[in-house]
Amino acid sequence: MENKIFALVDCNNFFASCERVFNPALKNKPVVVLSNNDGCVIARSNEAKALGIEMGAPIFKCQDLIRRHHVHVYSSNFVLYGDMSRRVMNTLAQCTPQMEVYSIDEAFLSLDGFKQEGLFDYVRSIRVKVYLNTGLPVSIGVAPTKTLAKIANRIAKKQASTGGVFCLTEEEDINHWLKTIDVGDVWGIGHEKTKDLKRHGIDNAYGLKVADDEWIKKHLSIVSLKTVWELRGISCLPIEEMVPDKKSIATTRSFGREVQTLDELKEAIAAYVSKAAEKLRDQASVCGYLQVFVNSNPFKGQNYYSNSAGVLLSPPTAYTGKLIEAGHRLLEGIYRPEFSYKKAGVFLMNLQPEAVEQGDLFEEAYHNSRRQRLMRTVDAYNRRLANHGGIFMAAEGIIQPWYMNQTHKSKRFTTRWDELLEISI
DNA sequence: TCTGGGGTCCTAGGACCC
DNA sequence: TCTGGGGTCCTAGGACCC
Repeated sequence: MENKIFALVDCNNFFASCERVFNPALKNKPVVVLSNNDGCVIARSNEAKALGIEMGAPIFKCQDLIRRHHVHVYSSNFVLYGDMSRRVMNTLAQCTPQMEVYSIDEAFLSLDGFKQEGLFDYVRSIRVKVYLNTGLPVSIGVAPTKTLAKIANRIAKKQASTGGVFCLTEEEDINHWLKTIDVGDVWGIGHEKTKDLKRHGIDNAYGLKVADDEWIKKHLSIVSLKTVWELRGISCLPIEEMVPDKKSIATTRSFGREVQTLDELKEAIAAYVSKAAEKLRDQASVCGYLQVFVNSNPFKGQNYYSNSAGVLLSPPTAYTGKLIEAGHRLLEGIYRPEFSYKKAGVFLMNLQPEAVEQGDLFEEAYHNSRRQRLMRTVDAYNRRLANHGGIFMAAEGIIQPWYMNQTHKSKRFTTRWDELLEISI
């Protein structure tokens, strides 16, 4: 049997690097990108990491470091990052017959059948190609399983001497490196499992590799057993080329400021439902269960309120108007005027393909209805024009005073004619 | 003043049934 | 005193990932 070879390509500090592509002055400077609502740090350039700015740290706790070291701060710009991701993935798709887009900044490539001699050079050429096409630096780890490729990638990223590419293929080599990897840094081993493993004397990835199968199955799970086998070089997780339909869709956001009135909450719920319904129609599904939640600020410590409510939708639908109506009814049931609200969200669940939906005795099905045609027209228009809002439901509001804070947002350089990069000479 | 968002899968436990 | 056993299905919550 032919040996399997996986490459994991991972963009370095992806969001921060995207900002850098369009602003060369950021080169070698500390850069951080914030979560929605400018809340936490979700990406850091190496320089920012070196300053001790932690991943996930609330920005107000780093204010001092940021001022002192002139850290460049950006609000998240997912339109830009999404488009840059698409460019990276398009480049990678040219480098292998089989790949899996694993996340916005990561992809697994199958390099089965490659001869050992040319492998390293080929992988290096992929790295160069991505950089030339997009301006983004990536690290690439190569190994006989996905889990080991993740580890090889980590080594490529941490050890400058690797030049961003690391192959982990020889058994002896693998064992040597696994001993240097904390067990909690193994893909699939999270915080809780790490504690459990360390209590039983398994501290590094090598310890996990040689652990007893029965013990792992009993104390962790069948999923972790696959992880262990993968560390042994037995591939259990294949490349998943097909992107399966989502089973649930969520849109949840914190507000830019506290919200008190039912009217404002209704606007927000309408806007979130609208966004979620768009994702729903993107995969040609209808939704059979809608859930809405609100909560006050959990960090205030006192007077916390959180509640949710859901409703079955019959027949299932993807019509924004109907979903908003249902969302508003749910909201009215859980709204309490004596609280102020910091966050709200909607979940679409019980999703199914629109074409096979079940009929309902009293109401017209969504599929092939006039409402479906209306939504298709709106979606097509918004996709093409995508300028300044497009078509939206009046219920979403226009001013949207509750909208999240994005004080440091860069332009959508790659997707908007009016936000193209300008260069002065 | 200021603390993200969006997913999947697994498991434990309750309800229910025979 | 002594009070079965096993199966399925559903749900909520946990754990993990990026």
